[in-house]
Amino acid sequence: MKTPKRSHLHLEDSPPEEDTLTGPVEDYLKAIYEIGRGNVSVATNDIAQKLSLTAASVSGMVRRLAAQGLLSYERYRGVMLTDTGRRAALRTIRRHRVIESYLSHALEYPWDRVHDEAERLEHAASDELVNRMAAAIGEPVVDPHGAPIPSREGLMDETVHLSLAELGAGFGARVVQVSDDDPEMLRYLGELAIVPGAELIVLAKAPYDGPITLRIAGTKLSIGPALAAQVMVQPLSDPDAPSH
Amino acid sequence: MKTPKRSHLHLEDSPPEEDTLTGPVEDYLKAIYEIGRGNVSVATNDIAQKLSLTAASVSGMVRRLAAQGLLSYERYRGVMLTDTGRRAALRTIRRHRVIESYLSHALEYPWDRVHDEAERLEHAASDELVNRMAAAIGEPVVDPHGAPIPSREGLMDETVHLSLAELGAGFGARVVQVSDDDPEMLRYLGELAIVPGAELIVLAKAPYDGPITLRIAGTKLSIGPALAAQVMVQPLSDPDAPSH
DNA sequence: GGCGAATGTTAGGCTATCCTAATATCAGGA
DNA sequence: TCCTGATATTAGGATAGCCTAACATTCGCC
Repeated sequence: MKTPKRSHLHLEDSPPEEDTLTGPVEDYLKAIYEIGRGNVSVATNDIAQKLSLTAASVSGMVRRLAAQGLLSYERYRGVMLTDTGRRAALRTIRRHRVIESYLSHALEYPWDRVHDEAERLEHAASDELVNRMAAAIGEPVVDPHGAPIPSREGLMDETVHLSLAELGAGFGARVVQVSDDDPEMLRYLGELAIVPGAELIVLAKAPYDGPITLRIAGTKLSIGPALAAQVMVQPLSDPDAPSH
Repeated sequence: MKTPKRSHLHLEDSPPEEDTLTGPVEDYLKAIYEIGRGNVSVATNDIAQKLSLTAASVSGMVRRLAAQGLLSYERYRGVMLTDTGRRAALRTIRRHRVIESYLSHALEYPWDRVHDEAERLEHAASDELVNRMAAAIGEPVVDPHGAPIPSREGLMDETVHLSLAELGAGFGARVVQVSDDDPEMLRYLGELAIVPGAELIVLAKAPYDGPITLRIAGTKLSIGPALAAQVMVQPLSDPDAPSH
């Protein structure tokens, strides 16, 4: 729906200018993808916040990215990735998540530290390396935080999950994903055994944004709604699920 | 974990500027170390050639590095690493060689491709990652090309080896190291079984820089002196003498 | 012992990316 | 409709690295 006009030669999706993206450019594309879920218009200020840059810097960069055909941009109207930009973003996301998975599985990195390391390596690792890493650990489909890994072909599971905060009392669910960018929070979640794959049941929800009480891994505990909102879950079939 | 240990250095090497080195700066320091074997004055033009930059660029950069205390520099007189610079260089070299080894051992990278990948990763990998990689493959002491790996403490075996071109006819030797920056040459050496650890005997040396005939892995072959100069060997104690 | 070739440096410019400060546009309430 | 706060952009400048072209220094040689 939005492939922009590309004037000169028809050489765009073949091989060349893909790997010439700089680290910062990859970061912008990834941020835009993650904010907009891939195909929604994104505010420049949100990009600035996500990347910890000033809005002015983003305005400038976004103009250049548009000139390169990586996104479409109308002043004061936000930006949207083009197909080319989206592919580049997904390639970077794949690198990041494969690297995280590899560090975790093959090198026993603690899950609260894989993100920062991957953040730097994702710009330096070749596709070949990333693919070898993926193969070495059995082609994982999610990273250590449960985030889906785009395929080599650039396809990613876009399922939107319920957050634990939205789950009603009495419901059982399996943790599918947790937010990955706060190491401290990750350590805490790990201590609580709130990790992807874990099953839980919501025992009670205090009103007015009160704490949520749940049983997980045989333990009963309470967490605040802000934390619960960072935990994505897949409800289990029955409201009266067997909590084992 | 480290306090300065060398005696005659009391400048500011305490906390900050260690990890703040940029990729290009690390490349300069590494190149200077490798050209000068660590403590010899190095010509700016040689640095330029090694890094494929113009001499002018090197003059400028070298001035900045001197201002940062990473090397000492006198115009028209070449450059020498300071202790700080040497430590930084060795850290980068360690990263590079550990990464090469890891790629080769753990991910089955072919030996002619590890160099380029490591060249990019060495600037992005943390010390923790590098140390985990080293541990995972048994703390290797040489990289896949036979080059020594500096220890975590920054010490490296500085033994200077004989090249195959310098070995007299009739002498036996073990290959200890080959030059690592030409993939094509590495593939060729691999085909000939000229790899670190292999034993060979020089059968004949044609005069006037003529070809060198040798037996290796049960095969007789001839190589030119330019190639032989890229192969470092340890003579075997064949007639009488033990190695030095 | 001076001169030209070899070597090395400075001058001036370019790109990418970031910043701060000033300005422009948009959108919602009276 | 108009105003104002929120949002976004431009203007102008900094830094790191790189380049080419012009200039400076050193050195080897007769």
